[in-house]
Amino acid sequence: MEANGISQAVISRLPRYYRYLGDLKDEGIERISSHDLSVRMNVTASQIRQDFNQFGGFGQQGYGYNVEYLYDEIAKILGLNKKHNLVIIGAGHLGQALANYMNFERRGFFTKGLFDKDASIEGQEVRGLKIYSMDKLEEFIKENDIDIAVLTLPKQGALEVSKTLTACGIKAIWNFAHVDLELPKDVVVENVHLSDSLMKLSYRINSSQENEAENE
Amino acid sequence: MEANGISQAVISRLPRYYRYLGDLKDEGIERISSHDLSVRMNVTASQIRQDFNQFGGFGQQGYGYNVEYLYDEIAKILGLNKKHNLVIIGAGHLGQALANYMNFERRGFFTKGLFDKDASIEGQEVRGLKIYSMDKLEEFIKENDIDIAVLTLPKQGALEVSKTLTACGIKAIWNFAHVDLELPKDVVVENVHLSDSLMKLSYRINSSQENEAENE
DNA sequence: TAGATTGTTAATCGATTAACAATC
DNA sequence: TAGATTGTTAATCGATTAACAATC
Repeated sequence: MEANGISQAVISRLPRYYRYLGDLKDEGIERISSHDLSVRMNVTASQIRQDFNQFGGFGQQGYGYNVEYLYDEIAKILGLNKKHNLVIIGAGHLGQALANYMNFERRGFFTKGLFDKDASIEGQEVRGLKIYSMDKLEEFIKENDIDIAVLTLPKQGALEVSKTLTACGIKAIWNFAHVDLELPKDVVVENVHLSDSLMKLSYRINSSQENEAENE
Repeated sequence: MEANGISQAVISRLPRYYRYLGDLKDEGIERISSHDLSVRMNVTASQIRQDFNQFGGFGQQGYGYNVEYLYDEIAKILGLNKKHNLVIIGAGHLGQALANYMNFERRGFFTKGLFDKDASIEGQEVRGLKIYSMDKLEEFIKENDIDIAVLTLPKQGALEVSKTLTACGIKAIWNFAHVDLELPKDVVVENVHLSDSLMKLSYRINSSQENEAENE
């Protein structure tokens, strides 16, 4: 039952490793040592080896890591070898922007439909995807093997729809609404709080200016 | 010169505190103890007190914290009492979605213009904001007191434009491009890597399914 | 074999939690 | 004054870095 050992810190570094390995692959580089990778990525070689060893060790002494093999292994760890079907709930600008983002498909994430409570846009299409009214949501999820719901709608709507979603057994929510959802613990949630991110940027602008001032 | 003591962990919790304090204020609650807040936020009271004390302590023994005062203090720490002017570079769906997001204005972030290399959309408007061609960028930044550039364009474009940006002295970049920018250390960058976030979600779907399987 | 580099253990560092004296 | 709750120090826990034996 234990949330399988791997720490959050390691997991959040995985996509970045994956990106760098993809770049190496594109450059035609076959193998890389933890040291060389550490220089490129600006982290310690020790951390790289520790991280990979959480999953069993993908390297070979005296050789390093085979780029393509490691790339594929990380993909498997991240579950990118499986297909996921998504619905986007909230067909505003952000929802439509995500629907238009083709790159997700390359990684196995397929948007199947958009939903919005605004009846006037029902039936419109975004990149060939229909916008449905909210009352079709439950049926659609069941019939289209949806496993991820993307919430791009305001706070209040997000709270309401999250109940429907858990009721019809969705297992993952990608939450762009500016609110913490309360969900059964077998539902995984990943939050993207854009305004939090902007505030962090603001903090750092502020504090770096203070530092400059101090040094005058 | 030292990057002023406060740890990254504390800073990234600040926006969440700010949000909860805002909610408390809206509910008309005047004061709150670290314990009561810890229950609402699902963190330890100890952490709350430690965090606030990084900035000098805003509470009073036997009383707790005054909600409105604390709210305002956090706003100041985050630099939300200052105005920031932004440009959005890359007027695709995501750029337009951000331009349409009014909530940022409430916090003092004002989008002044969008830029795109696609000449055919030059002159179009998004919520009253003009789309300009890239060659107007430098001049625009200087004339409109821009301090934040938002990068919503592909990798390659982001790398190129980041050079122009540092050349004309921009101090902060909100980077949505899927690439690590190399910048002088006085330029602050906040990355929003949406596909990284989606991969983390995917990882957790994957690992929670494995856990279920183990328990059968 | 010698050199390179991993996997892994041990040491260090930092962040979180617990405890409690200070004080409103 | 007694009770509540902070600010802060000390203890614990976890994550990162260093070191090195194992091994390709």
